[in-house]
Amino acid sequence: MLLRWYCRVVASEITDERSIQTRIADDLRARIEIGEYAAGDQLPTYEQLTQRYLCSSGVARKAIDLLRQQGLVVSKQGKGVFVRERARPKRHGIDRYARSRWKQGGTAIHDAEAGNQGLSVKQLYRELGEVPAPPAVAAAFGIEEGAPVWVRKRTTIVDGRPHQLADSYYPLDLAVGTRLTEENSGPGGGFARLDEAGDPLAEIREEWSARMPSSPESVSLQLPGGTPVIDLTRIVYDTKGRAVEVMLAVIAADTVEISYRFPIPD
Amino acid sequence: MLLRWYCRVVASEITDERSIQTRIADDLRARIEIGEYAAGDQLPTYEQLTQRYLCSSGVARKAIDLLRQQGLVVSKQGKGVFVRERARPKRHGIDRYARSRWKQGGTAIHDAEAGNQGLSVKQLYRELGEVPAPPAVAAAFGIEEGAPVWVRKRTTIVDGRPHQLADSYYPLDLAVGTRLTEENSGPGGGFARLDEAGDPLAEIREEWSARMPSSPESVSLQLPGGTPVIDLTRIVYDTKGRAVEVMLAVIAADTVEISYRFPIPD
DNA sequence: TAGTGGTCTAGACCACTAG
DNA sequence: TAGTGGTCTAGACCACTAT
Repeated sequence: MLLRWYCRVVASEITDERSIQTRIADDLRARIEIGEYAAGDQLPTYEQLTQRYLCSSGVARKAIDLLRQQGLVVSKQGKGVFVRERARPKRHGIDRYARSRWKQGGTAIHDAEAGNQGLSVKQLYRELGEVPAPPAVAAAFGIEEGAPVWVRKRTTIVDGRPHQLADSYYPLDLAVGTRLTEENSGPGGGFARLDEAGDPLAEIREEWSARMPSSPESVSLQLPGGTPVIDLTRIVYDTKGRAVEVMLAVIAADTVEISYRFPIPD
Repeated sequence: MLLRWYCRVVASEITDERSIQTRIADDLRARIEIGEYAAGDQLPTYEQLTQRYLCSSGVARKAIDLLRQQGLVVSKQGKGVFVRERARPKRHGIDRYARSRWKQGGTAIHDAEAGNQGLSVKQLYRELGEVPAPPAVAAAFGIEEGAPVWVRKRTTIVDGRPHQLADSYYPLDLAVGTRLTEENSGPGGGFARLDEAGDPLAEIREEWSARMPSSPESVSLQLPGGTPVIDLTRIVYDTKGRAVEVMLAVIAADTVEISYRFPIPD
């Protein structure tokens, strides 16, 4: 044992100074990248890794942990560790808000977007009712924090996997008495109802950032290890400049690709 | 020892079935969220954690690993584990492309944007020269893969921290003979040079997604554990619809917040 | 039943920080 | 020098999957 320890120290001084677990992870990553292990392939078992790299099982596990954090592999208990199949991301362009989509009725915008890409879409309601306004919502509506607003909290499931947790908030006067208070908001979805209930919709502002999920979010979105989430705040304004909807969404980052096109501003 | 094992099993059956490390991590996360540990505070040492939660040091480490993956804490060897100070994200709105910014000269757009927020900006060049076009670039320019293009690869450092790795590609005929081939591209930056060299710039398309960084990216961007990156592809078109710049950037996600505003399309 | 990954222990030793 | 986090070992036992 002492002998092996010396070997390792010498080797690490000659070759490089990173930890063993990091070097194993990097070696495996390189092999994945050159295609030695293709998407869906099983990686060597921990037993095999300890033999190949002359390390303890703890170190082999640490190495695989690193790859999992990088989103390269997924583990399946009792089966093995596998190179991750890339989920096919759904594109989200600004076209998704085209008036023609929801004016004609049919489906809600998100359904339409995913549906256009040949994917099945389902919405699960987590909450539908009157709640006190969270800070960001109160700020957008210009009301006091905690004042009552209407909320629709739902989980969108695309192709059998949770895709986003979306919470839409509405001013009470626009929501109450419309189908925004029902699970099925009717043809054209929420946008159509807002457009009917008040002034026509005019502008959208979106604000995005990315971060790692909290534990409950990991569970709700069934996120594979090493998958970030995207935080989206979307505010919809009508022609009078009034904010009529604030949506706070947490999106599984491995399921989206976002695109915008716009003229260069003056 | 056996006794403790039984205690634990019984307790876990009564209360919940998650692993000890997860429960420790969740408990600490809750304490951070209610402010028991504020940003910058030191968490209990591993020694203290093993005593408080009656677990081995390995489990305490696993718990902290989880918090690190969630981007909540950072470790400093020899000092302790600390609640992470949130880097103040720099806002990136579409105003950043406003013609008035680069037409007047002064600084390049990214400098201008960060500079407006009172931050110091530096650019380190990693490469500047003629290279074969990568696939995405060739596709945008409508040329063959591997055909020569001009590239400026640089690392932007904002407020002393690497913020993004940005690689801008230009068609040779627009770059050669202009200051795009120099490290200092002159007043107004790359956009101003493109505008002068060819037709006026007209439109921008951006496409982005979020993922975990690879090991080299972690190092280059000095990413704290649990920090995702944003992959951004930006293509600039001139009034004739020709793609005149393709930028491929990898951005540290904890340093940006991206915003868009646009009228609802028809 | 054998093989896999997941959790956990109880240590040893290293590298870094601070008084 | 004492205290901290980082790496690594050599196991034990659990939960799940296949045969």
